[in-house]
Amino acid sequence: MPELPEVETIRRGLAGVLVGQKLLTCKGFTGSVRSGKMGGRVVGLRRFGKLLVIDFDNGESLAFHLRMTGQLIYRALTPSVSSSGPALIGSVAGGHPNKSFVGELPDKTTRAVFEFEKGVLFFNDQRKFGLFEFLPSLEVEKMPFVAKLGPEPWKMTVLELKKRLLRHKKSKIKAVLLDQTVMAGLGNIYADETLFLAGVHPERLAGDLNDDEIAKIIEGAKKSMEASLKSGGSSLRNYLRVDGSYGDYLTLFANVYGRAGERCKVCGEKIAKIKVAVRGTHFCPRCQRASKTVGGVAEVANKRRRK
DNA sequence: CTAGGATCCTGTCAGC
DNA sequence: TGCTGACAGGATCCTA
Repeated sequence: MPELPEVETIRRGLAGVLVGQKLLTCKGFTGSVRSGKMGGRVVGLRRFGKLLVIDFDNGESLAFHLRMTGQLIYRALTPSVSSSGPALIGSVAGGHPNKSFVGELPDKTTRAVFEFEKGVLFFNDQRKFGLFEFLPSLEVEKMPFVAKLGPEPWKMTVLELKKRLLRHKKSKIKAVLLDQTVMAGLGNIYADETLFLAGVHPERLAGDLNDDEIAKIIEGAKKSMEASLKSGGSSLRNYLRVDGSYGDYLTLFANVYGRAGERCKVCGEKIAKIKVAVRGTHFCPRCQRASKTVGGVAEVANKRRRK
């Protein structure tokens, strides 16, 4: 499931092949396509939380939200082999990983096809939750999703998050972290990882957290997503890097997500899995106590170091 | 206003 | 082998 690091990885990959190219046609395969103005050249790609936006020089923009199983796959018309340097194969793929990455396109999951001068961009979405929309560039930030979006953890302060958590003080912190209007970018994977790094139990109430815990949550969100960005995104079964290779965040860095029943990397306790906010939620019962008090990776790690 | 569950959809997998 | 049901989750919608 593409979360912020995955979408950012796709953004970077597509920027490398799309900027400067003219959009020629757009064909929708399912649903109606509100066609935009064709003929604009790509000037850049923006990202708002998990929303990806392609901007054209004619004032049009094309916004994508991959939701859970969306993919963006770019294929060069004629895979070029440059005389100097490595060959530009021109296949760029990101999002929900499946056979479509390497198979013939369009296929039955293809929702729209965008033809550029030198290649074709396919928007695939197995489960049809994703969306795309043409709109004037100036209106992107007025889209309800974007307008309501909270700050990303890199711009978040303890005071700001505290204020936002207090608006949901009776909700479980896990549910609140998934709310993009509180803080942007976290999905189910990074919400679990963030809470582990912060040493906060997912069912703690948002209004009960102290400043120290709030600070650790911000740090944990940054740390988990940065690690993922570095390795090109999480790989579970829903994500492939933009060049089609698998990201390896989960296997390398995941402390709790997808590790139910396995040992906690910090204390050796068995990782538990429960349901919070209709979502599978993974945590370490020892590092993330339900009743506050001690806990947190930092403390445990420090104790270990002192030994 | 908030809280929390249901919902959209389809592929996968466990269990029988 | 083939069926059934549970499960996966981002954002939005609905109810209380």
